Amino acid sequence: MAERGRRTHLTLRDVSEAAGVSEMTVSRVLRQQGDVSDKTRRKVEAAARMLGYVPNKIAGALASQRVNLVAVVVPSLSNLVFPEMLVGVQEVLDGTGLQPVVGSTDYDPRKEETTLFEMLSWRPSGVVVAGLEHTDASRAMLANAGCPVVEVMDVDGDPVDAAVGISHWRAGYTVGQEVAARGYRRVGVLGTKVAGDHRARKRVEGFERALGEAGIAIADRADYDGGSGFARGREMTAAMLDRTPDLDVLFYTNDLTAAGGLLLCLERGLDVGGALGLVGFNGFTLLDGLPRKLATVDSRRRQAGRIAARIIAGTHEFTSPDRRVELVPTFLPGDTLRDRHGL
Amino acid sequence: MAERGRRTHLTLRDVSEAAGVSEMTVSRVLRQQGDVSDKTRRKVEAAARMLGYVPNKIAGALASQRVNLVAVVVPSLSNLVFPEMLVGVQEVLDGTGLQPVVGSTDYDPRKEETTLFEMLSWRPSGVVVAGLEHTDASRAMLANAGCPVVEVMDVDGDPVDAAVGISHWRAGYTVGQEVAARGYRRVGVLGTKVAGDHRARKRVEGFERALGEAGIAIADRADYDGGSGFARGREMTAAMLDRTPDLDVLFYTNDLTAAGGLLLCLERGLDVGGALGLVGFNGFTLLDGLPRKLATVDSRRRQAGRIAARIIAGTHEFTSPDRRVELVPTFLPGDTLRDRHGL
DNA sequence: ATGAAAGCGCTAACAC
DNA sequence: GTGTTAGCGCTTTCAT
Repeated sequence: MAERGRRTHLTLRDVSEAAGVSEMTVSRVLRQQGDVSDKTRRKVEAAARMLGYVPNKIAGALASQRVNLVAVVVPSLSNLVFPEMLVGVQEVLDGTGLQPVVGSTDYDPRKEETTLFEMLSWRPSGVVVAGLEHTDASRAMLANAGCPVVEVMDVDGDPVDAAVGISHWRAGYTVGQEVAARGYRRVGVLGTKVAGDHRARKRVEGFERALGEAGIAIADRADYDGGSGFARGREMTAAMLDRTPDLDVLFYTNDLTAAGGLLLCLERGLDVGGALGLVGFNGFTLLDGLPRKLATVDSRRRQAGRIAARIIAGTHEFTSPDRRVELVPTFLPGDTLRDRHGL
Repeated sequence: MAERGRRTHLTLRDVSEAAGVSEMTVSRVLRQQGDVSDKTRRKVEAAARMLGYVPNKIAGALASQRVNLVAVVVPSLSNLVFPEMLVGVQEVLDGTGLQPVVGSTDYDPRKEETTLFEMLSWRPSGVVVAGLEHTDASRAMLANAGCPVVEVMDVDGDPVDAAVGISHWRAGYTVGQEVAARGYRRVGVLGTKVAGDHRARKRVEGFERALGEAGIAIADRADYDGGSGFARGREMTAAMLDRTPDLDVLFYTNDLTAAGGLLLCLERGLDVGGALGLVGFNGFTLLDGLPRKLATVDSRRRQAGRIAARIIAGTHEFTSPDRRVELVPTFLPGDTLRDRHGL
């Protein structure tokens, strides 16, 4: 076991004394900036390595007014979509010297406010925050953050600075159109109760609208709270089918519950992909390999993370003037929906 | 869109002038520390809120030599187990004023070294790092970190400071014993190629040992690289069963591939849980609701995250003197293994 | 190519 | 209960 806190950290001064040059020269060598003779450079590098010197970024950041941290604020880490977005952020940031700092808010706007305040007090080089719905105080903080702010995974709303992601409303609308075009008429929706999950809400709204335009109303609806998994999808599907047996299509706001529903329906011997249609949402590749390929929509969260990171790194070229990047949420028909009429 | 970087950040001085008191008094109010009269406090709070002042933690940290950051270094964010561990960390840290900073290493020891160096230069209040295998340089840095260092999700090895997690070797050993005790004799192993995944390697080693003690050798083995999902489990299982048709049990180092295998075997009409046994690893609750309850081992990653966070927050009481917390990896027999003989 | 001095924005320590 | 002073460990700027 290490003797923690045994001695104080080394400073530039220690390296400077060991190498016999000024602190300033050491600083230049370590940041590889400014002209230093090869001989001096080697001396300093040797001394730093030998002592095991680790620079103090706190002091460096204060002096240089530059911080290589990027704040990333998400509602949850348990919901797979957010780690996946994070993967995209990290991928891009990796080459840039920028570091993500992650905070999660449990879908609570007040907690988001606290988290943002906390993170902004580190004067990060950028902020990535999920969604466009924030308290007024949060919006004010973001507007004055003094760095790029990217709201990700949604573009339905009014961004503080930049926004990257799909339109969940339009994605839901597309699903609704597909469902209607395939001749389904008795529609069940399985969604979430979580008040802060605006994206799931928007998907359902778009979905309902498209159905409405085709003269179809939602026949049954159920909402769960807590985490989503196969078991939850099973329960809810069983309950809904028992309650409203004549449903001919089910729309789940999440692939995991959809997968649970799929398994249940297959066990019950239902004609999934024929008489009964199932659609999920998100496009989790880890589910490739279910007994049926689930119809779903790729929500492009990893790509959203990537672009957000590029915006912050300053390597993204906007094509529109309004700093908004709308990604296209590919509809993946799979084989849990029947064919479109006339196709 | 915000005009970013429009004006410079506010400082304590701005608040101090607006409130008509010294910077020091403002500082005391904002940190709720030291005695300040109610009248002054209110004046300062009003001024700070009105101006939208966000303290500069960089300066605060430098002056106070206290940093509320906790470095968390994991091999990957795509593999579900790490976000789950992170959830545990975040849960506990949330109450403490400490913030996790996450870095991922792609299972690459060199990248881990860089990431650690980067993070330690922020002088964090603690370090959580997955696993016990590091380069010498990494170990040296960790030993001199000057803060608690917790190696998580494994205890098979020699920790730098503290360690929390299950023994993957023993977990694998338990699985081996269970498999042998249930009369299986022709054993297939489906694992990973990833060189840096020491935990998966140790599970298989323990498993082999237990089998060896029962006079059983591994009959077939396959390793995949890249991400694990259902599809991968299907492919590998199909290939293995075709190659070695007389296998009577399959051990997967990951639940997701196991689930894929399970689905394939059921489709092939194999007697899963009877003539053919299947065991996964990790205990992903999101998979509850598969057609069969998968035999698996709960690897307690969330709990590991929680305890790691408590160690760093200083709220964990060690029961042993060696700062090692070994969690018990519950074996969950599910119903994809037949009963133990004599039970 | 190298060094000296000043100061980043805050807090510790001490006065009053 | 409030103010003053010094300085955290670096980098900026300017000198040489």
